[in-house]
Amino acid sequence: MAKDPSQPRPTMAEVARAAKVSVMTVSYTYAQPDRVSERTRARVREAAARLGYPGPHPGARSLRRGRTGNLGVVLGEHLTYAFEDPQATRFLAGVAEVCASHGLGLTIVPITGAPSDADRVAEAAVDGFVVWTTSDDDPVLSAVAATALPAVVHGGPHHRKLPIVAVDDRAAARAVAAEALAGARRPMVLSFPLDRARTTGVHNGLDPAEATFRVTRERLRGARDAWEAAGGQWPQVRVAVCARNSAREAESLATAFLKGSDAPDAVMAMSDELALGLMRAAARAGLAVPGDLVVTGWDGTDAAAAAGLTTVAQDLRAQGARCAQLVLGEEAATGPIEWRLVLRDSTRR
Amino acid sequence: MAKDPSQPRPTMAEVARAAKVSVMTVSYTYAQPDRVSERTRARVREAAARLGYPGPHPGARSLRRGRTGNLGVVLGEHLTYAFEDPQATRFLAGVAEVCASHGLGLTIVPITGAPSDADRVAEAAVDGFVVWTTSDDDPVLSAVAATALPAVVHGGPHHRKLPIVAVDDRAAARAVAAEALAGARRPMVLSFPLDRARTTGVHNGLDPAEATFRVTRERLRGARDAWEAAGGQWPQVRVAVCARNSAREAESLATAFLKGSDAPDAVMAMSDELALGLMRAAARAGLAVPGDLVVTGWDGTDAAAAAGLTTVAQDLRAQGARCAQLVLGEEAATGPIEWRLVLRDSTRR
DNA sequence: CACATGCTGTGTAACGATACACAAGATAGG
DNA sequence: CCTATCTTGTGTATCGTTACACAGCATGTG
Repeated sequence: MAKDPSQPRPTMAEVARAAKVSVMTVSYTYAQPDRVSERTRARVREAAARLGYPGPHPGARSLRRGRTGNLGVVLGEHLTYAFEDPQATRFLAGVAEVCASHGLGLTIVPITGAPSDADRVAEAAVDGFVVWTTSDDDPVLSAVAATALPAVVHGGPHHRKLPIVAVDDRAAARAVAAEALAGARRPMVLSFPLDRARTTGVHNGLDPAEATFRVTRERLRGARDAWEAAGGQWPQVRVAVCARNSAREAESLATAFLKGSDAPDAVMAMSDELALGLMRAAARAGLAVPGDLVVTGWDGTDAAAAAGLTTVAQDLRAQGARCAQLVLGEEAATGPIEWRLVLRDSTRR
Repeated sequence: MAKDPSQPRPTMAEVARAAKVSVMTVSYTYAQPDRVSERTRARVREAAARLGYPGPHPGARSLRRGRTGNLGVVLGEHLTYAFEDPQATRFLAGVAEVCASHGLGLTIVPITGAPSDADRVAEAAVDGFVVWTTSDDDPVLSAVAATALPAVVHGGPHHRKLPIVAVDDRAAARAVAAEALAGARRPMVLSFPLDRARTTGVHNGLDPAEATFRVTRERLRGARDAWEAAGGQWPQVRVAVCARNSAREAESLATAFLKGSDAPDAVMAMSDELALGLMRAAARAGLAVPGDLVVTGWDGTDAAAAAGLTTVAQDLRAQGARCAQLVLGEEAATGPIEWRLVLRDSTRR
């Protein structure tokens, strides 16, 4: 931290001396103002202001009280990627809302993908954790469990000791894939990454079980369900994998696979973000939607609505709020997480 | 926080007893593993695992060491609004990146707009603050200053004791307004809120000094500079104020002011977000850009590029990183913050 | 062989606050 | 007027860790 030219931080004892009261009186002045007479309170406040006392030391307080007033959020492997994912951001807004209404700070644990991440989790000064979607093999999960603090996982993976908040991705994927791929000749899924390696590429007949991100896996399974239910063979469906949930990246990947004779004529994308990137590439290639190319998204963002994109609407913000409430031990809305198929002009029906 | 059925958290002393070593040895095992022989280290680790010891108590550690390992971020008045602002998010990504690379947690202080916000700042267990743009009269600023921790303000306002990181908004606004409003007959500025009241509305000849958000104020001044330099009178320029930086809100406001005979024929928007909302409304109203309506944005987002929007490009992410580095006392890149006018098809030249 | 040096392990004294129990004076009720 | 109760202020012990100083032993050096 920056150089500290300022004199050392005053302590409660010094304020007490200056105000000619006991330390406890100062403590009460901050923690339970009603416990102190108005006159004394004013004297203490004045002394504190005079000395530049910034209030009780948070570390000392948390040591003594046994709680920190912070909720921890663990965001996948690399902190920064998560901030660039609009879905993660919406989710965070929900978590933040609950935190704010409880006066809790929201601490984002600095995950980098290095082995030291487990230490970072252990060192986090928080009273509980919300874990944003990560892969089955991510070691931070057990680090979270090891703290024995209350914690909730969003999206996945399942963990023996931790409750999970997630939509039925497989069922939703089944529904939207039925719209997206119906009657397609060259069907494709535009997918989230399969695992923490986040390799970009196009696969034929990819076994969903290869994906260690639960969300990716379940959506692939749902797509397979729908395709096979329509009489197709899974290996006919190509799976284009984006390393991140970013329109820009989808656009550049799509620009490549839209060229050539085997360009898809129907794509189920795992997010609106990816779908919109694809649509930009399609527009540039002179392809009409849904004429030449049927597209579906996922999430139900404003941008999807503006683009007339058929999508699976879900409320990530509400899900974030729900996770936070669960961690706080509140009675959150119960029941499964809602989703809804929204039909628009990017599909034929 | 949730009920805590688990047995109380073990302490270092208990681990020490179980491993038959002194407490200090346990402490060193966590804080300076090299200080301990490999054999002893293994014994301690084993004992800790057996007892379910999650590592040193963060509160105690921070009390003793005098630092918390967390960087605080104060995000305007209401935590949630800030998370919904894409600019704020980009900025946060930059802060987060620096935090992650230093192994620091990023704590978002729960601001709600209530008077208790000052307490929240004082109670935050952090080693320094980054303050995201707020209004001149926001009391959290003095709360931040009162902690005497290192702190940096982004965007504004200026504060006697705190360094500020901001672009020369006035100069940039001058440049982009010259493009946007050149030759306009019914010029308009689509503006950020003026103050924390965040009132939506359309004004004629608004005095820039009325805005208590520095960014808003300076950009209005720049627009006035440009308009007057072109021989115009400031009161001729209407100022449409959005309560938030949201495309959706801009769209609904624009839908209203684009009707009628006094609809603007040139608009300088204070963000790409607002500009894109306006363009959606314009498209729906059957107006051609730039034929019927010249539009400029601000920020240089991907979406602006995709939409062919003339804009002031700036790197908010880099600015976030810079703020964090300054708080950490690092030698950050010096010099003024860069911005660049990017001309595209939404303007005539 | 005497002595300097490095490696490991150990006690003790804080770090700054709050829970708790208690005391003195004020107020109220019968 | 005396006891019951409320209000307000006060010590003391303790939360769990780490800085510091020191001790014992092994190794290296002249």
